[in-house]
Amino acid sequence: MQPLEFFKLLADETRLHSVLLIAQEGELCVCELTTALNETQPKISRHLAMLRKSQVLLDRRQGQWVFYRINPALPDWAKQNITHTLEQNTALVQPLMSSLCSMGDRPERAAACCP
Amino acid sequence: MQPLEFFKLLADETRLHSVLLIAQEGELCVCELTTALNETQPKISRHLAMLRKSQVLLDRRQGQWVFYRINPALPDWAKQNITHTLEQNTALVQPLMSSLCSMGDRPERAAACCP
DNA sequence: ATTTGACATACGAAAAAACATATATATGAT
DNA sequence: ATCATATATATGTTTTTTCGTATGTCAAAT
Repeated sequence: MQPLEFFKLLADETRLHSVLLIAQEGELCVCELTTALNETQPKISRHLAMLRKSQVLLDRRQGQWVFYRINPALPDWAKQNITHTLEQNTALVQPLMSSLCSMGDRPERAAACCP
Repeated sequence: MQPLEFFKLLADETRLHSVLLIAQEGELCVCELTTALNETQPKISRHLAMLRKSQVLLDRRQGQWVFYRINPALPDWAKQNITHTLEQNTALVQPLMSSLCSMGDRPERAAACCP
């Protein structure tokens, strides 16, 4: 992973927020991201495909859902970029996650974030 | 400084290499960057202007030269991102700096990098 | 087998970013 | 004052990226 490629991937609001949300939650499926970011499904899918093809994210199919997670094999500097940005910008991702909690029909694991 | 704005600024080869070179050298003037990156002066100037307007870089005029440095007031996560990316990608910036050493007419301080 | 819901991809249009070139400013030297 | 050098900006064009919409695929349920 080249730094330029990595920064280009994070230089889009949808991709940046997806990566930060996934880094915070560990794993999220497409419909959760679609709801949290309030975007259309094809738009989310298209951006996730870019992150998957460049190996920033890994995907895992579980039944009808596809869950995305940060690729643990990313170089340290890349993981540190994500971690530091997330830790010091929690105000950015928290309001996005909260919208997930008003989701009606959703994968069961999403319920964990809604106390 | 918003994370999205920061990553957009680093998502261009000229700006990324400029920032990494400046982070490594402490301070560089426009003509040094022009030589190191082998690009036209207006192109370098235009990208430095973006980094200056967004407060990623500070500039200092000394005679006919303008020196750019990383803004020490950047948020920690931004400075850490630059530092970690630089430290773990030295192979990326070293060949760029070496080209500076074959520069004929240049500010005296640039000589320091040419043993 | 058909339907339904979740997700992926394809394609042309629209928006954004980067570029080359010309020109302007500012400093120092003659 | 003129000239040379370093740097900045402006403008029109080209390239890159993003987008909306339509369509395709896959898994589970009926």
